[in-house]
Amino acid sequence: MRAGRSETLRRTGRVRPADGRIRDASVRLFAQKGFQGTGIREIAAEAGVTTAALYHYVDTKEELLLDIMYGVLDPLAAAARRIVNEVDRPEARLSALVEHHVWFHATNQLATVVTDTEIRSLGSEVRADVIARRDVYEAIWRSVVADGVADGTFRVDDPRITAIAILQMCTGVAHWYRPTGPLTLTRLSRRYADLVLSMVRAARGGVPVRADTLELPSPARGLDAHV
Amino acid sequence: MRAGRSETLRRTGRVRPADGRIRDASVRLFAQKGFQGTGIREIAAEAGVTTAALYHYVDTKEELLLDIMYGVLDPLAAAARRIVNEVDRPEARLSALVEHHVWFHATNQLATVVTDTEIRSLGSEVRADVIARRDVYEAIWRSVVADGVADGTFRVDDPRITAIAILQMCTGVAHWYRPTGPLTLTRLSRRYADLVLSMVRAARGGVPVRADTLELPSPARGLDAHV
DNA sequence: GTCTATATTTGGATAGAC
DNA sequence: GTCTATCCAAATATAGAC
Repeated sequence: MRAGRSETLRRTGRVRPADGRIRDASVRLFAQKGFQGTGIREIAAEAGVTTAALYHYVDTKEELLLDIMYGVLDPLAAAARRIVNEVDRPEARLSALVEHHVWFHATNQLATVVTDTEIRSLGSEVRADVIARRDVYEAIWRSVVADGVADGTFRVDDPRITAIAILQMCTGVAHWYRPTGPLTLTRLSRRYADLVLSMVRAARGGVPVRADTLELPSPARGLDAHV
Repeated sequence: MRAGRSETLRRTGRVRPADGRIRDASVRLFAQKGFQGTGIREIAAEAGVTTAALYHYVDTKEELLLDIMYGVLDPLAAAARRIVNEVDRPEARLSALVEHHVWFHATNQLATVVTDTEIRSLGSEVRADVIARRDVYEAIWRSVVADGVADGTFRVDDPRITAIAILQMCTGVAHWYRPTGPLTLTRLSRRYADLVLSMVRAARGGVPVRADTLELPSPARGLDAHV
């Protein structure tokens, strides 16, 4: 349908490199129709090239999927490490993790949906690597929840299950969020942080901690747009 | 690999009807490899029949997927309606909805994972119908949350977003739960209900409501095994 | 870097015998 | 109800010219 090329022309006034167009087309189509449901011909057509030209930039279809997933998992893990380094208290760490995760999934919906749903389409070798990177990220969340329970800031029965539940709830934003809604992304992220602080029964000196009362560094809130 | 037939023999001592074997094979394979990633030949082989025999029972591959989804969405909606009819107060309704949803997703993991991830593989006509049935179910959750906010039992900023977040968190159980863990299903479901009651800040007379203090009819807890 | 043309395998689905 | 054999469209990927 050549939508890729004409869209590029409309936005930029000139044709962008085929490389980027192919990447954009693949993430759009994988998110919409699934990896296995998307043909290499569709990707080429959407990017405005032939299949032969596509294979000048890419070795296999799976490579496109893998690029998308690394482009999600690596920035997420980097941000989580940065947050743990820069923020001290468990409730502030958890809040910052949630706000960044939600913001990232709302601003990278296509790529995060693909990462969330297409792990089973990977070959077993690369799949193990992707799962390992995802586990690194989840382990940071688990430890933050566990730390909060250990020092009495959070009160939950099972930190491991709670961390998984929180993560799945926040990842879900990628599946339903539409930018046309009444809520700004900053407010949406804050709202999720508030839900999570309630869920873990976060409290200081017997009084519940709300997301709006926390002072977080702006980068920890995930609002630096270097993605 | 003929695992379907030999598995049947080992469990029952005789060969079950091909119809059921085909259904079981399809849900196993769709959950593991995705709908588009599963071939009609694989399903037939796993069920211990030829592709020609398979087409004696089924018209199209999509019909197999649709049967799986209806087998998930219709019982879920029926249970939700039953709960709303039999249970009065918002915190008890929400708790019962959560416990049933979690229990159902843990005891029907393959089918619920397929239902949760393969809607995009449906043709547009049937897809609209599946989405409509899912929306019916979600609307019940939304109204229960909204009722609790309206009568002051729950305190959340945005009932609609909160209901979506809760549902996605509970649906996630199908993706990680393994029956070998230390937790019984009853306790797991109760734990999720507790997380949810915390999340909506459920309280009666100023004191937080916990899942263990609620008296729910056993069917509302979702422990009647007619699935 | 991009094209036309095609090799090769696999996909869903069917015909017709038993 | 189940089989063998097969049709035909679509899949990924490549060859070789420009």
